[in-house]
Amino acid sequence: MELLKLSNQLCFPLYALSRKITSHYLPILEKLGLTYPQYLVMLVLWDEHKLSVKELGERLMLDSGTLSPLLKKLQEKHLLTRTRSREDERVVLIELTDTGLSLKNMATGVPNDIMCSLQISIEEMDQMRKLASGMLEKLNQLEPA
Amino acid sequence: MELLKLSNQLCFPLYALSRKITSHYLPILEKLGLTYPQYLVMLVLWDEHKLSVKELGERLMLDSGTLSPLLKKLQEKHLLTRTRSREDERVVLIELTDTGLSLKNMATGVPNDIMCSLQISIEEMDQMRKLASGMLEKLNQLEPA
DNA sequence: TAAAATTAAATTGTATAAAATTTAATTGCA
DNA sequence: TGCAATTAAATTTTATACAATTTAATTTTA
Repeated sequence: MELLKLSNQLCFPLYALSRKITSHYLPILEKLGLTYPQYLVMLVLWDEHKLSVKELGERLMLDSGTLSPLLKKLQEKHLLTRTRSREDERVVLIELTDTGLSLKNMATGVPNDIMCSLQISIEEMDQMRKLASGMLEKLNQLEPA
Repeated sequence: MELLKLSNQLCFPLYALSRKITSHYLPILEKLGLTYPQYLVMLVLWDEHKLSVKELGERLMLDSGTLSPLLKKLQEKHLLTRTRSREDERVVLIELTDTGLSLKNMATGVPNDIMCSLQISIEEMDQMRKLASGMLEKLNQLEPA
């Protein structure tokens, strides 16, 4: 097999698929006034309400170089607050505002909207999610932070 | 199931995995002086040698907004040339240089290096590639360019 | 055939990503 | 205790992505 061909790479379909799926989120998230990475941050906050930038970065596998400006934008939208921790002044705590919490109600339809937009079955989605999650977990164990 | 949880999203593991895999390419491609998207462009050119920006964009699912600056950089590295087509002056033809062609020899080890770096089996890779490729193809048919 | 519509690239503007550096705070330990 | 090492965020720099607009060339069509 010709290994140096785009069609034989694993990386490419994964990279293209990820971008493609993100593009399907765009019109759906527009109603919420969120970009896709901003939506991911809100998903974490709807689940946990309050955590540090570092913890948020661990959940999303993003560093402060990406998160800092992103969180600043969400703060400007009044969806979250950023406060220095009293116990450790190095830590910045991110906390959901009431506005941020109430946005969750508007977001309940997003997962279903995406499934429709992608025309994908629950089974297909689950298979892919398990495969991707498993591979991701393995790679994270390979080189612990 | 709580649908608005990061762990239950398909999108997130795919997005994180794609970034993770790209990060594994970084040290490997460094030897070639290429970034990951630049490597993808070279993969296409090693296979086809000469094609228009539009055709390249179709192969990689990237638009001119992304490709134009990227191709400029590869031209500066003397890996390819950019020429206006005689038949249609709107078209810019991208062609591999000798330097660009000879870089292929240095890249022969990349696929194997990646497999080692990812600690992934051929079977696992094939399963994932087929699943991702299939889903990607279906999504592309959904809304034809 | 001349204006309108379309097309291909490039450009502009906005938003990530992520490596590397910087700053400030905390911890470990000699 | 005091200083070196570490840690958490932010900042800086470089490189994508991609929507929207612009420019120039080609096609379509009234």
